[in-house]
Amino acid sequence: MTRRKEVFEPAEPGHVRIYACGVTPYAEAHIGHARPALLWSVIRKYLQWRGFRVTLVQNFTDVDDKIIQRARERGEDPLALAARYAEQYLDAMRRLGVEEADHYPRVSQHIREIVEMIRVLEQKGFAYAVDGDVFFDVTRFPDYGKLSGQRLEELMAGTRFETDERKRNPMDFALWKAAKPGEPSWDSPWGPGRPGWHIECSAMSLAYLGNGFDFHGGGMDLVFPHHENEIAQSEAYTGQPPFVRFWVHNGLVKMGAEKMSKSLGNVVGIDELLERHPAALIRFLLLNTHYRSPLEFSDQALAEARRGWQRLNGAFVELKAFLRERGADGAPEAEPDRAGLDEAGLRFLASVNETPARFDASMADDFNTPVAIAVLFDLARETNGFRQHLLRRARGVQRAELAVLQRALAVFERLGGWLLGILDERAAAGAGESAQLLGGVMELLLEVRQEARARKDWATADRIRDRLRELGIIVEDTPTGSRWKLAEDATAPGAANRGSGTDA
RNA sequence: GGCGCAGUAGCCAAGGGGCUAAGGCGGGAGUCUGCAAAACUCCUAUUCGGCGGUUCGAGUCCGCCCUGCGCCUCCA
Repeated sequence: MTRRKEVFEPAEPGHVRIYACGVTPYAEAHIGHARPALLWSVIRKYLQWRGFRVTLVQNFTDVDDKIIQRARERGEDPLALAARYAEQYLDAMRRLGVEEADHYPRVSQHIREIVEMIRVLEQKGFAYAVDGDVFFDVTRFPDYGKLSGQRLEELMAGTRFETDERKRNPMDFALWKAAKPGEPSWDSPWGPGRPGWHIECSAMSLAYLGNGFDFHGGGMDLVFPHHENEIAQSEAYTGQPPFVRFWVHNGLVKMGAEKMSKSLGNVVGIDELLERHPAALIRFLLLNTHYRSPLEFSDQALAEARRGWQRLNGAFVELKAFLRERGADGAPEAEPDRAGLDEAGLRFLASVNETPARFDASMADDFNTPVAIAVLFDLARETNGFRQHLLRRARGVQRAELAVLQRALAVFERLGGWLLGILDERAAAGAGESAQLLGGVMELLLEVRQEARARKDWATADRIRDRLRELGIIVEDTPTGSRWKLAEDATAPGAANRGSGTDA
């Protein structure tokens, strides 16, 4: 509430309570929705990694003007339509690798709590009923405007739209709307009707998390009036501010210079994106910009992100393959034997060891995921360098050195894989029957090519590589054999597989 | 009109009073290699939209201005 960064300690020791504004499910989910969902799932994992218990609640506003309108256009039941799109959203999130929240409360399931809250607000004199509608009287709440930095007088003066003349003040907002014919409605002390826009988040967050919970999230576009109104009605209701300790507002995803939004019709669906790109890449793109900054989405941005991501993910995939080839891709040994390490090994060990602390420091500073990713880039560079060092050295790889590499792999898996979800070995491997078949065929082809190379039959070896390149498959030779991957422009899910090759 | 957010290298993007302004992409020069690619090494911002001010010291704080965006009506 200070509009600044502060040192965080949860209100309830060891337990962090979070409410993230979810979606109004009336159309296909787009990446603008993915950003906050991803952000909160990552924050939750980070806090869990730090040892906190986390309760994450994300609502579905399934009673709403747009849903009703859409349902009417299609001759469908509004709640059924909302339920369908909510499922679509959850499925898209799942495929993006976003873990489910602890609760997904829906407005339609919490009418009782909402009505009760409005009743108390009316009783306390913060709300008034007119012809079956109930409004919140903003003049009764002196702090109104504290979140968005606006003053009531200015808001009143700046009113440029027609207001309902039954309101006492232009800025008063609806808590309850009287039923209109054909709309879903519920009984209430003011007659049949449905909740206004802001009240559901107050009622449901208080029901699931209690007053004074730690974080409340949502897009920048919700600061005013949605969150401002939530504060007003919630603090008026409980009489014990603060309703929320920290507000976390994510920047919007833009298309070119404009906001991506359903009403502008310039959205990029998550489903559509996931058909063409690995989830890990999309996550990388989204997390490589700090959550508060706006993010311009475009094919060029995606292509550039892909180039960086491939080096990072490649370091991880290659490290894993390196260890697997030596039968050492299992759990790391307790402590690498320092006596078995040369200078480069000791330096690499030090880097590996300091990575978690550096990562932690980045995330602890306002969830700075771009800096956290930069820490992983550092580790990637050093891992590649150390592997190269080992291969160029005449001597074989020592046990202590494998132990350090194992430790590096564990760091990658924990922070880049589990926590951020931007590293994925399979991302790459492709999925499904055709990918498997392709893998088999490629193995055979690389075997034949390897035989040609052994004979120094460069013409044949190059022909195989060049023709595959034309087909969108890149072949790379390494000291330990050849590997292949799909080119960026290939349509199938990317691949990065190891061919058999001859092993060193 | 009011309020809010942002403007950092060719591009993306951290940093929010004081070590040489992170990291990525792109570019340049090397190393390795049958070649190619990948990877690695080095280089690529005396300067942070503009002008003033505060301070021993300012991308960083304050004021004004310019530009872009968001909100004030449904939006993550």
